[in-house]
Amino acid sequence: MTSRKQEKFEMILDAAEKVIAENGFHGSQVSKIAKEAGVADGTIYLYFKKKEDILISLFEDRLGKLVALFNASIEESSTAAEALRKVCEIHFTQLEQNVNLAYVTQIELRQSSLELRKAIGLSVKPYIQLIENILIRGIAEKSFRADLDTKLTRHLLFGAMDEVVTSWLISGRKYSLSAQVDKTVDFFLRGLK
Amino acid sequence: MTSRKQEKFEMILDAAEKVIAENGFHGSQVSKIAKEAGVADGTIYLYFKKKEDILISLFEDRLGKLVALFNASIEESSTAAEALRKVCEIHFTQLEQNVNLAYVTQIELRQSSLELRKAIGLSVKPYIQLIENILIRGIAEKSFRADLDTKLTRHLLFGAMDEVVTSWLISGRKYSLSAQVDKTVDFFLRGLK
Amino acid sequence: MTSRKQEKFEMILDAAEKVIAENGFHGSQVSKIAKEAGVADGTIYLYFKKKEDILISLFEDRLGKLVALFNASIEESSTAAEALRKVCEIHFTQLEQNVNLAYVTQIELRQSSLELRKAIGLSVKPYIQLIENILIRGIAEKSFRADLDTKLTRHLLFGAMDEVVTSWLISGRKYSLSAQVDKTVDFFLRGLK
Amino acid sequence: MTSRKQEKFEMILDAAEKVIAENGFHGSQVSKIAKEAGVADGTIYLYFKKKEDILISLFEDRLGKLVALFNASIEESSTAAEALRKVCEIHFTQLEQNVNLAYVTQIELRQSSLELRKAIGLSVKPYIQLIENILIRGIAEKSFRADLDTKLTRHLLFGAMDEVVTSWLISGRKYSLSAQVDKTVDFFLRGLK
DNA sequence: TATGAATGAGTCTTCATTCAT
DNA sequence: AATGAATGAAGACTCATTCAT
Repeated sequence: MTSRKQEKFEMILDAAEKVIAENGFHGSQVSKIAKEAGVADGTIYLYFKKKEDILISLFEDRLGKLVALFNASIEESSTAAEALRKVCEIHFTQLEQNVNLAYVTQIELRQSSLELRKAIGLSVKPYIQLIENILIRGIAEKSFRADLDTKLTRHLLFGAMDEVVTSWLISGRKYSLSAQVDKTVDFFLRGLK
Repeated sequence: MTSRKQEKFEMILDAAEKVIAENGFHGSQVSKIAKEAGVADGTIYLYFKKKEDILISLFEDRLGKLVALFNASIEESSTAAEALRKVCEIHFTQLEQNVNLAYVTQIELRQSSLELRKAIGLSVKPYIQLIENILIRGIAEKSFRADLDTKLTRHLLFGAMDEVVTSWLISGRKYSLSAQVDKTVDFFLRGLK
Repeated sequence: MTSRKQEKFEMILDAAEKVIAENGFHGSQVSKIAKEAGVADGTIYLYFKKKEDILISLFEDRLGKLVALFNASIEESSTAAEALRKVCEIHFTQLEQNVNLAYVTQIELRQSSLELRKAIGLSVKPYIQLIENILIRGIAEKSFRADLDTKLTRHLLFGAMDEVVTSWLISGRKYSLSAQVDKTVDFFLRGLK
Repeated sequence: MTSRKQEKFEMILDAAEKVIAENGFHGSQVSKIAKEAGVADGTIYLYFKKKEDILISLFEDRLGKLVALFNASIEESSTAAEALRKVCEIHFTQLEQNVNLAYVTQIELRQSSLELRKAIGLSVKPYIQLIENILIRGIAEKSFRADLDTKLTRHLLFGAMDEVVTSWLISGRKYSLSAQVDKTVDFFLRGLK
C-alpha cells in the first residue's frame, strides 16, 4: 500500500520535472502534469494538497538526493579542501548530466511565488549548512584562515557556484560545466587559505 | 512636453517599484500600480505597451543608474583592486539603502516569465562586463593572476555578491549588508592575486 | 456519456439563441449565455473553444436542420416548380414560427466579424446549392428556360427570399410572412419559364 | 465658414470609407479615421456626436448620391422596363467601379449594431421606394401585371440585386458584375409582365 | 482509490469620449 | 476651432480545486 502510494507519488514528481522542463513554469498546468503521469487531475490531489506542494516536494526530493551524494563524498574526503572540491564537482556534474533538473532548479522554480521560494529556501539550507561545515572543518584543520566569517563565506561560495550554473544554462550550454570545477575551486581555496 | 511625459513615466516606475515591493510580483495588478501613481488604468498603456514593459523599464532604469555610479567610481580608482572594492561597496550600499529596489531586483523580478528574464538579462550584462573589465585591468596591472579565466571569474564574483544580498534580504535584514564589503572583497582579492 | 455531453451542448445553443435574440449580438456576454443555460462560465469552454464557436455551431445546427427539412420535401416533389414552392414555403414558415431564430439569422449573426461570416457562409452554401439543383432539374424537365444562368439565378432567388424575411422582421412582423409564399413563387416561376 | 466645415466633414467621410474598406469594421477605430483624415481625434467630435454618426452619415451621403443618379436616369427613361434596367445597371456599375464603397456597404456596415442598422435602413428606404415607383409606373403603363404586390415585389427585386453584389464580392470579384445586368433584368421583367 | 466534469474567481487591455489648453 | 493626453468601463478566457460517482 504505502510502497504503492510512494510509487505513484514519485511518478507525479517525475512527470512534474519533465513537464516543467519542457513547458516552463507558467506552461505547467496541473492537468498537463496529471496527463504526463498517467493519472486523472483529481488524483493529484490525493497525493498533494496544493499544486505548490508538488513543486516543493520535487525540490526537496531532488536536492535531498544531491545532499546525500555530498555527504557520502565528504566522508571519504581526508581534507576540507578535498571535500570542497568534491562538493563543487558533484554540484556541476550532476546538473550537467541532468539538464531537465538544471532547468527546473535554476530557471523555472525561481519564477514561483515568495511563499514557494521560502519553502525551496528551506531545502537549500542543508546544502548551505554543509558548505559551512566544510569551512569550519578547514579552520580546525588550520588549512583555512581562522578569521573567516563562515556565515558570510558559505553564501559567497554557494552564490558563485549557482551563478556559474545559471550562466552556463542561459548561454545554451555551449561549453563543459564540469570543466569549470578546477578553476572555480582554485579560486575558492586561494580565498580561503 | 517631453519632460512632462518623462515625469509621468517615472511616476509610474516609482509606483511600480513600491507596489511590487509591498505586494509581490503576483499581487501587483496594473490597476494597483495605476492607483499608486495617481493615474487611470488606461494611462499606463500610453507609456507602456504591456504590463511586462513596466518591469523591464523599471529594471533598466534602476540598473542603468547603478552602472552609471559604478563607472564614475571606477574612473576615480587608481587600481583594479580599489575599483573592485568600489563596485562591491556600491552594490551592497545602494541595495541596503533602497530596500524596495532590493526586493524587486532580488526577489520579485526573478519570478517573471522567461521572456522578461531575458530582457532583464540584457540589463545585467553591462554590469557583468564591467566586472570583467576590472579583472582584465588587474591582470594588466599585474596585481591579478595572469592565468585567471575572466569569463568564469566574473560570474563567480557576481554570483557571490548577488547571493549575499539575497540571503541578507531573506534573513529579514538582521545585520548590516555594507558591513560585509570588507570581508567579501578580501575573499575576492585573495582569490584573484 | 456522449448523449449527456450532447445534451448540454444543445442546452448552451438554445440558451445562446434566446439570449442573442433578446439582447442582440453585442449584448450577449458569455456570462449571460452561461447563466441562461444554467452552467458556470467556464463550462462553456468545455464545449466551445471560443465565444465565436458558439455562434458558428448555432448557425450550423439550425441551418442544418432546415436543409434536412428541404431535402425531405424536395424528394417528395414531383416537379422542380413544386420543389421550389416547397423551399420557399419552408423558408418562410420556419422563420415565421421561430422568431428568435429569425432574429439571430437575419439580424444578429450578420453583425459578426469577417471570420465568423465566412464560417456562416459555409453553412449557407449547401442551401444555395440546393436551389441551384432545383434550377438544373427544372431545365432538364424543360419546365425552366434552357438559357438560365443557374449560378446567377440561385443568388437572385436566395437574395429575394432573404430580403423579404428581413424586411418582414424589421417592419415589426405586422403581416403574415407565409402569406407571401404564393406571390413570391409566382414571381419566380414567371422569371424561370 | 460653412463651406470650410463642409469640406472637413467630407474629408472625414472619405477617410472613414477608406479606413473601413482597408481595416474592416472592427479594425476602424476613431483614432485611425482621424489620422487618415489628418485631424486630431477630438476634432472628429466637433463634426460628429458619436462614432456611429460617422457611419450613418457615410451611408446617407453615398446612397444619397446613388439615388440622385437613379432619379436622373429614370426621368430619361421612356418606359418602366427601361427605368428598371437603368436602376440595375447603375446599381451594379457603381459598386463595381467603387470597390471600397462596395465593401463598406455590403460587408462592413452590416456588422454594426441594431441601432445603426436601423439608421442605415432609413437610407435604403428611398431606394426601395424608388423601385416601387417604377413598379407602379409599369402597372399604369400596362407593361407590368396589374395583380403585382408592389410592396412585396420591391423587396424581391432589391434583395435579388443586393445578394448578387454580395456574392460577387465574396467570390473575390472573379467575374464582371455589370455583365450580370442583362440576365438579371431579363429575369425581373419576365416575372413582372 | 480513482475519476474528470464542473466550477467561478480573477485581470489585462482596448478604445470611444472628454476637456484643459 | 483644434488638439491629443487622459479617462475608465467592460468582458473573454484560464486553470487550480472540488465532489458526485
